[in-house]
Amino acid sequence: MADRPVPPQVPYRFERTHAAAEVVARWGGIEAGTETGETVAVAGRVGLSRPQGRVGFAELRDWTGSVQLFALDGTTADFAGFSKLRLGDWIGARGEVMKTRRGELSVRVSEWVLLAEARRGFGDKWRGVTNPEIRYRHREVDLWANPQARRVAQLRVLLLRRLRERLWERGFDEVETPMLHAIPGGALARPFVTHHNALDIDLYLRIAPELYLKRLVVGGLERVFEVGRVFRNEGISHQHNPEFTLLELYQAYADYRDLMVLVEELVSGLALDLLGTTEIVVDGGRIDLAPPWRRATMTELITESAGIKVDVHSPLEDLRRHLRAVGAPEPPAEWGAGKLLLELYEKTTERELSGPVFVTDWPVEVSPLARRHRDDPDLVERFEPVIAGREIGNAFSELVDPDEQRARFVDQARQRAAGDEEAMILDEDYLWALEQGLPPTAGLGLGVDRLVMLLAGVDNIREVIAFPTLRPGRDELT
RNA sequence: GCGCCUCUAGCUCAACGGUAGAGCAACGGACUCUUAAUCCGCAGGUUGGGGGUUCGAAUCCCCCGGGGCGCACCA
Repeated sequence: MADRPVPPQVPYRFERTHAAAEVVARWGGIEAGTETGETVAVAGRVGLSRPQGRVGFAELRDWTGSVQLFALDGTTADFAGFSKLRLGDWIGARGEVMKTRRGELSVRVSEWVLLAEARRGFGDKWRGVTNPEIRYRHREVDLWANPQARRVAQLRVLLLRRLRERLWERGFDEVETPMLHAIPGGALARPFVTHHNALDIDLYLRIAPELYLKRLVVGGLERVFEVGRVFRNEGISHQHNPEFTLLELYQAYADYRDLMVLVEELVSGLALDLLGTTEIVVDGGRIDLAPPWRRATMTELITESAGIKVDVHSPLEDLRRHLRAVGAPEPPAEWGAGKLLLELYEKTTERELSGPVFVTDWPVEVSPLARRHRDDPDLVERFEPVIAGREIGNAFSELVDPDEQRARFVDQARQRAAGDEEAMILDEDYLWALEQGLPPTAGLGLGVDRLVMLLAGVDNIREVIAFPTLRPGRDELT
């Protein structure tokens, strides 16, 4: 760290007239060695700087891109100071747009001002920062030093914007529901616990917004969605962060088939918005997201990928035998055909599915909020969209019958008593709401982080979350 | 949670039982169209922390901490 004096006066604002990308877009085509007579003011961080005696060059980088600054002793104010700018310093600069003899579009700086200094280094100017610990703990460094990190962040920003726009276009209203739940519900997961002092009660960070969103549908909001964080107290992996962003939406008068159409249009549309193509590359393989996606039942897919002919009506012992044959650990004795079938699917099939495919018709035992299948009472009308072996969401025709919902909750309570900590807890307020009448409704959850991962072509969820959950570090990295 | 790997200058990496180094950054200087500019000079470290083995430890062993990967759990 240098003993450079703190700038005596950093201005409170800077009047920027053009982003770097705007300068490039407007004047990028001019001839080498020409001047435009147009003055602009740009601002950003100094990238590579090449002071060279009585002339100097520096890359000015902002969120949109970069443009070269060209300084000359005699015409650039405080030329000596300009020559001493360091990698990462923020400056604002005013000058004429021109192109150097070598053909580099530049702003010939007449005046400039230091907006903030970078007292700390920003890593190797060529290789950036690759140490994952620094990249995740100090994302601000990563974002500046590594173009890939910037690209992913920009992709995520754009995805969230276009996602909302596409839902608004379809008549969905964005709403907000509580994050602090007295009863954690809407998903099978273990919650984080917290405490409210004034009420002196434990509260849970939500594991899903589902039950509240459906209560809004009961209240008459026919198409709602929420994009927000949910929290699940489970292990961390390259596919899992304890807090992650979920899109949930509910559409009255629709069933799960309608949502399949919605999902394939939404996801392929977002791919077009962000990438200009529906084709993505995952693990070196190409996957086309253009509709229509294949629809196949869970049992069909198990048979297809593992050669095992079973379904939810198969004898328990058959299902257990197949699980043993694929090397799965012995499941608990109380598991029914539904859980066993799902286990078999996850062990043998899910990972093999390149997709995109809608895996449909799930066992009722593992779907306590979904409506029974119109053709088979042991199944529900549910699907998960799978791309590259990864579930990116979950959707179903919603269970609307309060009596049956109560029975499902009671069944969950039984599983919970048997030791399943992820089983749901009976929620009287939710049942009360159902008794007011939930119209036929279809609901969807989409993992936003996983969607960003697919479209950005990264295989670690930490790459798409600006500040992923880490153990608190010691002070040596500060 | 369990297993394996990893931690050396601000960053990226060498040195793998025998005097801790390089490139970049930083700092001082030269240079009037550069593109990872070039050139000269200078400085930079309890080798993640602690303990042990050894004449001698960045290097071998043990404990602790951070991180990565795999498994398990889930979206």
